[in-house]
Amino acid sequence: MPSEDIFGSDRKYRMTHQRQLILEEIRRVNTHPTADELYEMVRKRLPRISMGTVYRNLEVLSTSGVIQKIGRESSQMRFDGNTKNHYHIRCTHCGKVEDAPIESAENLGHGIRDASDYTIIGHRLEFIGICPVCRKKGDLSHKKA
Amino acid sequence: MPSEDIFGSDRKYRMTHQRQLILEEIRRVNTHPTADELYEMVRKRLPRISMGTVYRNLEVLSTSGVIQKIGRESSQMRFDGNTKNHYHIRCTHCGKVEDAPIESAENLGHGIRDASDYTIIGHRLEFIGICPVCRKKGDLSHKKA
DNA sequence: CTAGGTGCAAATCATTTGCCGGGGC
DNA sequence: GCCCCGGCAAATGATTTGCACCTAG
Repeated sequence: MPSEDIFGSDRKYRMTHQRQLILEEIRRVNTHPTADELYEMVRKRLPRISMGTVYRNLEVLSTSGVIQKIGRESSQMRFDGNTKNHYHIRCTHCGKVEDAPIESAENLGHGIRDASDYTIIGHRLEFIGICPVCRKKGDLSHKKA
Repeated sequence: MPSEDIFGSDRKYRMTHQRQLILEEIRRVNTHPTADELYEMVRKRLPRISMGTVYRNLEVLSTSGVIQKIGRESSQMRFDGNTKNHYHIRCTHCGKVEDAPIESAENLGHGIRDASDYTIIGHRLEFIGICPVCRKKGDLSHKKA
C-alpha cells in the first residue's frame, strides 16, 4: 500500500513512514489494540520506533478523524452514590458529568442478545455534549477532566 | 447520620469512620466527584486521612455495590481504525473489546435533546458482557485490561 | 489471635513532554 | 528557514501497594 493521502487538504500533517505503519497495523486487525500493543506490532517492522512516536501519531490520527479512540473519556475515575441504573452526560469542554434526564432503557440490550455470542450483562450509555456554562462562556479552552 | 449497616450480611467489611465519611460526602453531592475531589472534601472533616485510604474505600464501596464507578472502563486507551459510528462490546473478564453487531441509533439522542440543557453532540454506547471464550473457560480470573 | 483498616511513602502504569538533531517543502 | 518529526529519556498524574502499627470481634 502506497503512502495514503488521508489528510487531504490539511497540509499541516504529512504521511510519514512511522505514521503509515501505525495506520496499516491498526487497520489490519479488528482487535482495537492499545498503544503498547500497537507499539509491539509496529516494532516488528520498524524496530527503532519509540512509544512517544506511537502516542504522538495516534493523537494526530484520531484528531484528524482517521482513527477513533475507545474508552477512557477522562483520565480520572468518577464516583456516584446513586446506584440505580441511570445514564450520564459529559461536557466535552469542562469535563463535568451530570445525570442524564432520561430513563434507563433495559430493552437496549435486547437486540444484541440475539445477535451476539456474548452473555450480555448490561450496557453503558453516555451522552456527549456542551454544558450551558461552557456554551455561554464560548469556552473553547481545552478540556480539563 | 449514624453508622449505616450497608454491608448487611457481608461481615467481611465493617463501617469504619473513614468509610462512613467518604460515603456521606459522595452522597451529599451530585457532582460525581473524582477521588482527589473526595479526598479534599473528606479532609475538611478528617484532616489526617490519606489518599490511599480514599482509594481503598472507594474500591470497597463500589465492589460492594454501595456506590458506582463512572468512566474509565479500563486503564488503557484503545484505538479503532473504523471511524464509522458503531458500538462496542467489552468482556468483563478478559477486557477484550469487539464491535457490537447492532446498528448505531441516531435517535438515541432525540429524547435527551429536549430534556437537557446541554448541546448534544453524540453518545457512546457500550455493552458489557462475557465473551464466549471466557464463558467456556469458566474463567473467573481477574480482568486484565 | 486474626483479619481488616489506616497513614505514609514508595512504586507502578499509562501517557505526555522537553530536548535536539534531521528532513521536507 | 520554518515547521513538522522522530528517538530518547525524563516528567507527570492517577492509582496501587508495601510496611508497620492499630483495633474490633
